[in-house]
Amino acid sequence: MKGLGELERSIMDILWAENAPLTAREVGRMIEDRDLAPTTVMTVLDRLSRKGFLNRTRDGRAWRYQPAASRDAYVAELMLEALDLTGDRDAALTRFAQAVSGSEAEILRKALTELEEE
Amino acid sequence: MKGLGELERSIMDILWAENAPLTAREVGRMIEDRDLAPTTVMTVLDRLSRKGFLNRTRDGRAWRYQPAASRDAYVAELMLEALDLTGDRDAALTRFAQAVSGSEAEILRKALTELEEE
DNA sequence: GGGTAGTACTACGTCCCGTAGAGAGGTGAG
DNA sequence: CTCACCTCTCTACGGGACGTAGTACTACCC
Repeated sequence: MKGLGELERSIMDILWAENAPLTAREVGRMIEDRDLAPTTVMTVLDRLSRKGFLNRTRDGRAWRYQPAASRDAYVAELMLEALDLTGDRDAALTRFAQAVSGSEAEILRKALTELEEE
Repeated sequence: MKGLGELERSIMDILWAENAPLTAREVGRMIEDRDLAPTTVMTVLDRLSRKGFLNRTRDGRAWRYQPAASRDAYVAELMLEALDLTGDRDAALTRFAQAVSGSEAEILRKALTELEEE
């Protein structure tokens, strides 16, 4: 998987937050702060779908874009990818476990426990 | 933290594997497969230390480089960084817990348990 | 004192990404 | 019908990171 640039991530954030597939125009309207040309938004949406982050379907002349995977799945995959960089996965995992804050350790513990019960 | 390129990572791998600080020449000798010019290795080592991944100390005219942090710490930090990308850390953590394979889930569980006991 | 090793500085090509214009083709208003 | 407009696709440019390396200078060994 390739990483995302800053604008790409902003746009993914919008689409992740929305439940319905959006057109380029709709996305553009939601990034007013950056005052981007419409084609800029279109280009980025196109690149994102080319990279597999978005799926798109026709709606008249326009495309509607929606995330191919949930944000959580994306983040989890990034984490697994980071984990793959190490030779010693166990050590890295241990380290990671120590690094997460208390409440998050609790979340992890719970998720792992549920996992065990299945 | 910035990511590492491929050559940069190869070189970090060498230095992480070694316990002693190495000179550019020594590092270069350990990447024979790529047949790099000595200056290439030096440039990359220089960039890595500039980025904070390596510390260097003088040894005669030469520099000796060694990692500023362990590989595990680096990987753990990458994982935490990925985690920061989400709005919903709990969901992402849960997802992550589900994604790690069984034996690794075991490692995580153990690390978390030890954490709890302290 | 000349070869060797090591350094610092500079450079070039490539790829990714932010950004956007040009041109093509449909569409609705008058 | 015609024109303004929307949306698409294609092309492009500038900056930054990275792989790669040359050059020029200095210091040491024999």
